[in-house]
Amino acid sequence: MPARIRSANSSSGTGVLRNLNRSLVLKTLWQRPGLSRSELARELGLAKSTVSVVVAELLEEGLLREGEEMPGGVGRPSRALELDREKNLVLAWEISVDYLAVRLQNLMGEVRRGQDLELGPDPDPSACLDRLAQASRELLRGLGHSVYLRGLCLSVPGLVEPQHGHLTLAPNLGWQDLPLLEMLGHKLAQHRIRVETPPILENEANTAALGVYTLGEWRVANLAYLSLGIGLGSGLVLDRQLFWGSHGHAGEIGHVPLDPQGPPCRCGKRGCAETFVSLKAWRADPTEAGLERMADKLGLLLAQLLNLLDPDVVVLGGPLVEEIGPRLLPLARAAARRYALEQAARTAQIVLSPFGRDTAILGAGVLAIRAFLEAQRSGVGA
Amino acid sequence: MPARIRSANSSSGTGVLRNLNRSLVLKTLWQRPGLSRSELARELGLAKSTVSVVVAELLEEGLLREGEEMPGGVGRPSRALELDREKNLVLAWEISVDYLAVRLQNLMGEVRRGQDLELGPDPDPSACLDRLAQASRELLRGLGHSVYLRGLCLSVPGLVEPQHGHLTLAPNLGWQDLPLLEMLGHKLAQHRIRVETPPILENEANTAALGVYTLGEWRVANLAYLSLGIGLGSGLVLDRQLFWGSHGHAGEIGHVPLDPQGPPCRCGKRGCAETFVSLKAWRADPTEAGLERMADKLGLLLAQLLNLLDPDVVVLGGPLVEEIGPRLLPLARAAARRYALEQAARTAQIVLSPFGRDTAILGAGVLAIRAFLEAQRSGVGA
DNA sequence: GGGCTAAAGTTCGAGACATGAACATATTAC
DNA sequence: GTAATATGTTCATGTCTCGAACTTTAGCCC
Repeated sequence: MPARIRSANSSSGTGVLRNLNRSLVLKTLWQRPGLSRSELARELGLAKSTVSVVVAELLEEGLLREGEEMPGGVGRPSRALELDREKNLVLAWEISVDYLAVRLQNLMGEVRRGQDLELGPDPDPSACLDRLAQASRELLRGLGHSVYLRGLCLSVPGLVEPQHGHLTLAPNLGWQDLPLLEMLGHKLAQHRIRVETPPILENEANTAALGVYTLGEWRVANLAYLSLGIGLGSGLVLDRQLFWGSHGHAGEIGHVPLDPQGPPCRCGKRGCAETFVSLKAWRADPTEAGLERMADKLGLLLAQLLNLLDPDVVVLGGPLVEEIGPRLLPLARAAARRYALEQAARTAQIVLSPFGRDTAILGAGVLAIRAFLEAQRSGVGA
Repeated sequence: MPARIRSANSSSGTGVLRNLNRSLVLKTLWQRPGLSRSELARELGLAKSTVSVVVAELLEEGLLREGEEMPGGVGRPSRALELDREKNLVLAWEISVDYLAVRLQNLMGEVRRGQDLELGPDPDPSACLDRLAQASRELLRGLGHSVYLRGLCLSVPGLVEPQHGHLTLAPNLGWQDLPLLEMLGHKLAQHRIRVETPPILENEANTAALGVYTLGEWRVANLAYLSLGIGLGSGLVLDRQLFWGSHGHAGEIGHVPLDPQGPPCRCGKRGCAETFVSLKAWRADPTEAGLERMADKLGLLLAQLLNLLDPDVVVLGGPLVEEIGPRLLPLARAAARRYALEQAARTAQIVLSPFGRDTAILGAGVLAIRAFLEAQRSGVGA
């Protein structure tokens, strides 16, 4: 009989219930900071005593912070609880086509410090990671010893293999088939940056989707993010979860055929969405007529998304949106109404990302936070 | 302070752990019948004693059955456990365009008895339900008193509103805006059919997708089912869950625009997928050329699905497939390869439904079973 | 056939944990 | 100042899982 490590996947055992409740409390306070112990108990259907114990544990570990007393009427005032904004930080990294970025975020996703770095053409992967680590080191300087770096996520414009953190293909960087997550791990070690939860590598459209979903104003179940840049990609949040598909390629709409007789695409086919809707297409024809044609094709794409996935919100972002978003949006909305099912077009909102150029990196932070909170489920604490 | 009913949504309280473990055992035995207590314990990471207690409870309630001893080598032989195939049945109903169908299935999805009924044009909803209930009554006759009817699901070719069980629109039946689930409840009461779990109303493509996913040979996470009939619809199983979208309209691909200059569609737009890929299109041009054109357009649609969702399997079913499936399949595969991303086209299988005309109704049974097992989580037992 | 080994399933005491009632605490209302 | 009210804590109780010891039932070997 093989030696059997404590089965990690499944259900019960010592501490499962406690972990479940820890996780519930953390998740609830993440979404709705400022609740009191009593409110948590009511909300979660737990006994007040149980919540008190769990909260005490989490306070002890530095995960929660007790706020001021909140005089709310008759009776003893309650004490607001929230994730400790000071003690717990995550690093978000972004490699974009023409810049690198680092952000230090707290558990609420708020940016505490950040830095952007120029990036020349034909960047070297190892050098990029070095610069990111270097910049992070500086941002972390002088933060005090009671501050924990809870997680890290790197957002890249390319196809990521989710299991091992390989970067399969990043055409706009000229990279392919890199063990990027492994390299990242080595750089962190070299630069003496200790992260509690294993680092994460993720596609830029996916982090952006998760970021907008989490930090945006919409409390919805299904959201699609369209990343309009040199190429065209998308990230999907379905039933409140980031959707990867079976091989991590979900959302690759850049090469959906919109017109089999259309112009040739770098992928070898003709009339891919990317040939109509992208920075490249805009550069080729930056006129009002070009804009209208682009919006029309974008409408076709939106119709596919709306009819197939019935989302609450579709968010447009990326460099092209930075450039012409406000002009593009009304045309795209009209085109979507023209092509999509009436119900879908009526119920779904189409909006621009409220976070501009920072959308993807904010989402990377969110992903790191989620991974950390997830890991807390079965953790023995800090 | 308002009177507070035992919070149903959330976590813990008396018996939560036990319910979790009950649910785990049931789910595991559903997917892999014949496991022993020991194997379950190993599989789930539970103590043998715990599994024994839970299993004893479930045996008591008639949910599980203990099989013969399985001599497997040295040591005391184990006893196979499985969901009790005899004592627990569900009803699956289907209203199709030209027939009604009833199936009595056990918890493994196997059909024990069934009946098909002819259906004339312009069917009356109430009469349909009456005939279904009547037929069910006969199928149930003489089943013994220790047999429980655990659930019921009705599959319909139309748009369903998930919350209240309204049938919003079923163009091919000429029905719209019917409180079909409520009517169904009344009919059951009239015909003295007692079902333990609340009946379910679901779109035909969705039940079919779930059925193929569950009863098919593929053990996958993501599957799309295309229903090719008078119209064109699809059902999506994403991350092992049936996907509805935000308003229950996910998968409505019949009116995705494939060619803005195409023929007019009954929906008022031009060049909808349905105008190219459907029984109607085939009837209009049942030639080799027509077949090739249809396959080409189907390829466009498949490319959208494959690129956007990265599924493991796409299953084709419905009346059109019954008629020309084997001729259509190779052409559709070729077209998909022509239009989809290479990776997606290579990794995803495109197949015909192995269950033919019964795909949707088998899936309805599966949905009823899942609902019942789900309800067992917090149930106090039969 | 008898003893040994191996595996399945059961029994039982110990420990973890959620619960609810009683209690302490802090505020408003009068 | 006293009553009312709500928050948060303490503690005895009961549920449930766990692991170790034990029973049962088989194969293996002499």
